[in-house]
Amino acid sequence: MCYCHKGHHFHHSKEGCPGFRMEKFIQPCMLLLLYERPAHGYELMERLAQLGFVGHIDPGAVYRNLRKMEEDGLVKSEWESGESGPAKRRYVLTPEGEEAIHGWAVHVRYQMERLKAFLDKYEEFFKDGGNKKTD
Amino acid sequence: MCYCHKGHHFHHSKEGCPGFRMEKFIQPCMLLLLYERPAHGYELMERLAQLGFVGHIDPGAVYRNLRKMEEDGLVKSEWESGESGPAKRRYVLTPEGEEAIHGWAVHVRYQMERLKAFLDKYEEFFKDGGNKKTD
DNA sequence: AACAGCTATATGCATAAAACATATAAAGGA
DNA sequence: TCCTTTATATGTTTTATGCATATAGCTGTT
Repeated sequence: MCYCHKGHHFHHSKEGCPGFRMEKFIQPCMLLLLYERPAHGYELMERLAQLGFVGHIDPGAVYRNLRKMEEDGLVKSEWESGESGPAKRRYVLTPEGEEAIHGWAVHVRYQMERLKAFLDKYEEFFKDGGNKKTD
Repeated sequence: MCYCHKGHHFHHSKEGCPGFRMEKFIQPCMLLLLYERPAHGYELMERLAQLGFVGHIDPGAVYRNLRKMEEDGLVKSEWESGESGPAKRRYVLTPEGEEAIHGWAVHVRYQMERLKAFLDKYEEFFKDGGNKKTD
């Protein structure tokens, strides 16, 4: 489902309907998942569903952001081969990465307050139990 | 203050430190302010402070987004001259614009849930009263 | 009159991010 | 062999953002 502001119902990532962009949000999410336990990109892609990345994960975004975060020293990786399936690049969090999570948490709380300020004002203007569908 | 994930303390919009980008969020915010009452860009720029746009509002973003929303039929404008000061372009919300607000509200609630999912997981891992500064 | 400062709108440009498509390749099963 | 799944990676195009700058009328001051 597309949760954009236009009230569409088609699958996300089709027909170009971005709300405000939060895809960089994938970074703190992956860091948190890596804090939980080391993983490779493909696995993260699946576990991101826990954090609301449902139905529209771009592998490009996952892998590119992992490489970017490795460049920034937030994660490090090594090839893991020999088992079943193709070789995987196993990522682990660095101490810098763990620090970054705390920084992101502050940032995320701040942004949440902004969203809340919007919704508070919205509900003040359109109060009908907080759901516009009462009529 | 910069609320980015890197823990900086300098003034925002300096040294390039974006968290995830939410500047398009200015659109629903301006629509809501215009629902409250018609206004021109400069006034909106000031009233945006109510919604957490503090200290770092780019006039370019304001005017560009207003024109964009007019293109999209969400607002309409007319020149208002004759009073004191230079001519102003007075924006009013259209019915489509009001509809868009409701769409945005749904979208914003959804994004808030995503942020909350992140923070819940974060606090589950780093529980110390919700504040990392207890040590 | 000259000038600075404020109000007000607008545009240009360089870079960053996002959307989307596609390439590569190993392994497993039919 | 061929298709599917797992797994990683890159390229291209469009859109968004950050930042600087242009324009212009009005106000108050000297």
